[in-house]
Parts: sequence; structure tokens; C-alpha cells
Amino acid sequence: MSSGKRLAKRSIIGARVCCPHPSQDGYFFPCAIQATRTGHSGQNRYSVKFVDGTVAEVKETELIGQGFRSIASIGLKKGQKVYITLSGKEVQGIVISHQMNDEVLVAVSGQEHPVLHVSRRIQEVRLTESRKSARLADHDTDYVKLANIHAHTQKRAVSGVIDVPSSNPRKRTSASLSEDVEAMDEQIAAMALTSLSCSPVPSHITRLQEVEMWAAGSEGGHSSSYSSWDTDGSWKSSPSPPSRLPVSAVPTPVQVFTGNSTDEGIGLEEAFDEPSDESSPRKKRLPSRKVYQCTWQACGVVSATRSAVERHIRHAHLMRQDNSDSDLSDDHEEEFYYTEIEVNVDNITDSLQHMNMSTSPAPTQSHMDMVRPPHEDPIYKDHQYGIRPVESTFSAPVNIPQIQRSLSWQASTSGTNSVSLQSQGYRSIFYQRQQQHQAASPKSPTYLCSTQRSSKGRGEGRKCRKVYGMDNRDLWCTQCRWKKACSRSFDSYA
DNA sequence: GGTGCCGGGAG
DNA sequence: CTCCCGGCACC
Repeated sequence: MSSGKRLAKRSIIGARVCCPHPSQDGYFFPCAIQATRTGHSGQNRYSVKFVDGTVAEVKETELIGQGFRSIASIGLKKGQKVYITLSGKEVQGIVISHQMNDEVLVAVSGQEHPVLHVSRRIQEVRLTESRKSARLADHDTDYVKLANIHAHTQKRAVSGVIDVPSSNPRKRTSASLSEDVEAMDEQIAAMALTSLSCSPVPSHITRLQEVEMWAAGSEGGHSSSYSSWDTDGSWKSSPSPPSRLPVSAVPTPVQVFTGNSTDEGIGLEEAFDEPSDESSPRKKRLPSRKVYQCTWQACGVVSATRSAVERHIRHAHLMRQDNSDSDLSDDHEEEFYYTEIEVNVDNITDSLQHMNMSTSPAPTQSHMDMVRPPHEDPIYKDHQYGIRPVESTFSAPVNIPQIQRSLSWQASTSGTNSVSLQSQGYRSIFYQRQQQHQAASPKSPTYLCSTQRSSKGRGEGRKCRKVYGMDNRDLWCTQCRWKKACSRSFDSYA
């Protein structure tokens, strides 16, 4: 944009549009129109330039953007990077599914919160960034780290996958899951690894992977660049911003939201969202506390205590009237149907209110899952892994086998650089948890809620020192570093 | 001896 | 405030 030649006011040249990237099979990427000409058939053809410098000539009908086709006219493939508005902020996400009814399930990831699954109408999904928020900038940072770690692992595919939502996902067999894994690996990984240097966390990447990659990426020496539209309308490309790994962010379960499109009042979004008041430098250090959300399909009831949510699940979903006075049933089945949410104390009141409003039991309470015995749940079969994902209302559960695969390749590829330090720190948590849960019960979940420390005697929880070791003191929570009461709860669940 | 963390001090 | 650490109670 320094040609000095002034473009006509309405010139299409330079317009930001999106079109399928020639080397990214069907995935739409932002690009800028460089030139236009009229083809033989009278149809306009456009020369566009992508972020990565790729120039392609495309037909007018391939362009998505103002004056061209609208996003609503296309089908979004899973893995497509998109932007949506979440609580008034624009966030990056990855398409998990684009349903026939034009509903798009998007996985959004942030710094101090789990991966969110957000549903949006196709019209509300954008292929390009419409504005740059501080929050989004942070996301960019994280995603660059992901790109870094991908590069570090010599482009080995992250074995994450988006589970194809089916009418009844629970009936899917392990075999079909595995097939999906294989089928999607190539596609998704290719997108994540190649020109998508600023790609968001692929939704299919489990929380574990995500954390590990974050951790690993923060030390990444690989200079991947990230690009975005600058305010002057030109592409800006810069080296990876300094990493700001949220070390203190304890892995928390994937959160699933059946968020409506109005962007209002989703509890976790409140915590996720940053208040306009940025004046306090200590914002990110706000103490947080945990609430417990029922993950039974279409429920989402939030309780302040674990026992409360367990009671809710036991009575409302498991239809158990027995054990009414104990916190857990004999088989602890209710443990699988809630998840822990960490919210800032400042936000918690609002969060709870909002969550109760926006994720209150949906009218689909009569879901067929209620009549399906738990042992038919494929998820149950995966408990051998000791990892229990939260199920999505949109039937896009995290795929368990991937976690295993991820662990294995992470283990085999770590140690090539300083990356391994932090990722190992996190990995150890999960390994230890796995072992503990396996020992405790074959059904024991991993992503489990930490106990409130106050209810446990001192030393019963697992602290940063134990988890990370003295060598990784920088991974400890601040409290532990200061020899104060650990602010994290590595639940020993024993 | 290792660990978790209270209490208190320095800046 | 943040950051650090002596020292104590547990294990």
C-alpha cells in the first residue's frame, strides 16, 4: 500500500475477502483482491493474495465478502477458522460442524478457560477478523504457540479430531471413532500445520493437548509469523508475540455451551470476557473459584458445590432416589456428568446468574440419553483411559483415543528443546491422574473437579511442588512459590 | 527428611 | 501490594 497511487474510492482492489485457499482444500482464508479482469465467459475473475503470500486467481463466485457471496451461501468445513462474537468480543474459533439447519458449532479457546463450544447461526459467523480486540490479540498469541509446537514436532499431525455430530453419537462404536480419527487427522492437521500459522486451536484438540501445546509453545524458538489485517487495511505480519503462557491456568474440562446467538449472559463467557476496565494490572491474578456445571445433555445447571451438582445429577438425570443423603451414589456415576468451571471471584456472582439463565435446562430434557444405560455410552468404554471428556449438547465429544495418541507422540517428541520442560510438567499431571484414577476405579474420570481444599486435610491434595517438581518451580502457582497455600488443586481423588 | 503453608519481613 | 523465607506441623 505504498505505491502512492491512489485507488479509486470504490475500487475493489484491496478489498478484503475470503476464498478457498488453493493449497488448503476447501478451507476459506482471508485474502485481498489484487486485480480483476473479465474472463471469456464474461465472468469476472479476481487475483487474490493470501496471508501467506499465495496468489491465486479465482472466480467471482468463489469469493466471500462484501459485494460477493455471503458466508451463508457456503458450507463450512470442520476445521475452518472463523470468527464469532462472544459476549461482545470477537474471538477466533474453529468450526466443528456446520449443520443442515445452518447452525455452526464453533470451538473457541481462550487463555484461562476451557475450550468452549459455541453454536452460531451461519450468518453470525465470519471468516475474517472484523476488528482487533485485546482479547483476540491474546488468542493470536496462543495460536501462534500452537503453530510453533506443531513445527517443533516436525509437522507430525496432531491426532485430534472433531467428532462428527451424528443423530445419536453415543451409538457410535469405538471402531467408527477410530476411523474418524484417521480420516480427520490428515485434514485437520494439514490445516493446522501449514499456512495457518495463526490458526486457532483446532477444536478437536483436547484440553490436554491444548495445554501441552500452550506450554510447549511458550518456549518455542520457531519463528512462525502471524498476520492479520492492520488498521490501515494492509496485512501485517510479525514474529510470534512474546508468549504469555497462563501457567497458572489449571487444566479444566472442556466446556460446552449451547449458547444462543445473542451473545448474552453465558456464564463462563463472563469470566472469559474481559471487562472494559483494563486498568488493573492484576486483573489476571484475580482469585478464582470453582463452580460445577451439569454436563448432562442440554442441561447445564450450575451449582456452587460439588455435592449440589451431584445431587442434581443423581436425582434429575440418573433418576436415583436412593442414597439421597450421601453425596455420591455407590458407583459414583454422577461424577461423569458434571464439570468444573473456574471463574474469577469478581465475576462469579454474575456468572452464576447468567449461567443459570442461559444454560438452564433446555426444553429438550426428554433426550433419549435418559433411557440409555450408561454402559452403552461409548464414553464409558473409554474410561480405561482414565480420561473423561465432557459431552457436548452438539454431540461433539472430545475423542478419547486421540488423547492417548497425543500423549504418546508428545512423549516421543518431547525433549527436543526447552519446550519439553513445561509440557512435561503438565503431562505429569495427567499421567499421574490417569494412574490414580485407574487405580481408584476403572470409571474414575480424570477431568474431575478438585475438592475444596478446606474440606480436605492438609497435604491431601497434590501441590505444585509435587506435581511439577523442584526443577520446574516456574510452573508452580504463585502461592506455592511463595510457600503459601496452593491455589491449584491437583486432586488426588483418592 | 520431605512437604505444605502460616506468619512475618523486605521492598 | 508482591515477593520471599523462617519455621513449624505433618507425613
